[in-house]
Amino acid sequence: MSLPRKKPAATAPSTPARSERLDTRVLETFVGYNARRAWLVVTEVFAERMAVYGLKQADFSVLSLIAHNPGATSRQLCTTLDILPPNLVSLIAAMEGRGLIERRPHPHDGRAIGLYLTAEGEQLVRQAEQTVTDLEAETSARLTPRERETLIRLLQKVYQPG
Amino acid sequence: MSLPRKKPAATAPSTPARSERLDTRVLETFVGYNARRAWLVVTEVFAERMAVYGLKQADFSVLSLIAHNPGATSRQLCTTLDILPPNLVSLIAAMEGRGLIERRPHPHDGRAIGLYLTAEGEQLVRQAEQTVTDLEAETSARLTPRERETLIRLLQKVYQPG
DNA sequence: TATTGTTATACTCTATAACTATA
DNA sequence: TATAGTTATAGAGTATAACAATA
Repeated sequence: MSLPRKKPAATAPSTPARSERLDTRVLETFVGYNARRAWLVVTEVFAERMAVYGLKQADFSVLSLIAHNPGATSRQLCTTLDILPPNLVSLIAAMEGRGLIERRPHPHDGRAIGLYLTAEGEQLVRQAEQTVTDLEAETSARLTPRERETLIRLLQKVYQPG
Repeated sequence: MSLPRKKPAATAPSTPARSERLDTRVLETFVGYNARRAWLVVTEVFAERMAVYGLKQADFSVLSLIAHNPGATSRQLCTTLDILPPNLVSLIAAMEGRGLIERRPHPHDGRAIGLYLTAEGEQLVRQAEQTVTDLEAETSARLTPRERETLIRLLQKVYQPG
């Protein structure tokens, strides 16, 4: 049960701001501001939970994409995730060094290298995806399942073409 | 008019990924992934349009907050925007150097410094806020006004406490 | 000539430790 | 002792230019 909270006045204060919290009503009218704030909250929990796997956001996205797209190339990962090629090199090398992915020459293109998960990589991705699913449920606990679906659909409308 | 697009199969491909676009359906079930993708799109347009004012995202947020909270302190800005104090120093110095803000000693706390917009700062913020309002309308053009309101409300439910 | 992957490097953003002056 | 602001610095993330191998 929550007490009825008085709505703030519709005009900005003309006296020096003395309270702790500032008036953010204008910023809150922008999708960009709100998307970033929401992302910051989710990303913080994400970083905490994924630390046990030794995975950062980019690591998880890359491994998950390879899991569901075996044989994907670095170029495809870069295009899909908006990562610049030079910045993916060390990430891939680290994942390979940990024995999570394998690099096999592409059957039809001698320049390209197909990426595949190892058995260990498969297992780690499965655990990590479950962990992300769990933390997503927590961070969107204040949303109904229907609201969460709507939120995702509307976000996709913003960034997806056509 | 758009042609009916066939929905992709519900199973992941077991053959090497040969197509350009990868299967992102799993990542797209996460709020975090979608929020970041949407933010990336909005932020790119933001950077382009605000370049004419010489303002980056943090600059705009700070100036807008000061505009609507005259006398706000650095500490309040840091708390509100999740900026670390050391990272705000040069930003404030730059805005002051451009003659956009003034720093006046706080009336009741000798440690604190109240921040105020100059006349020039006021005018710039007014223009910048209008520009952001315009680009927000463009970047969320595929959303109805009602959908845009819903999107913002749901995002706030994710990051706002209580 | 264009593309894949790579190296080297620079720039921006964010984070930590320690200091000063006021409270 | 705690807080506001500052300095210096380190780390992470992101960017550009240029190269070798292949198409």
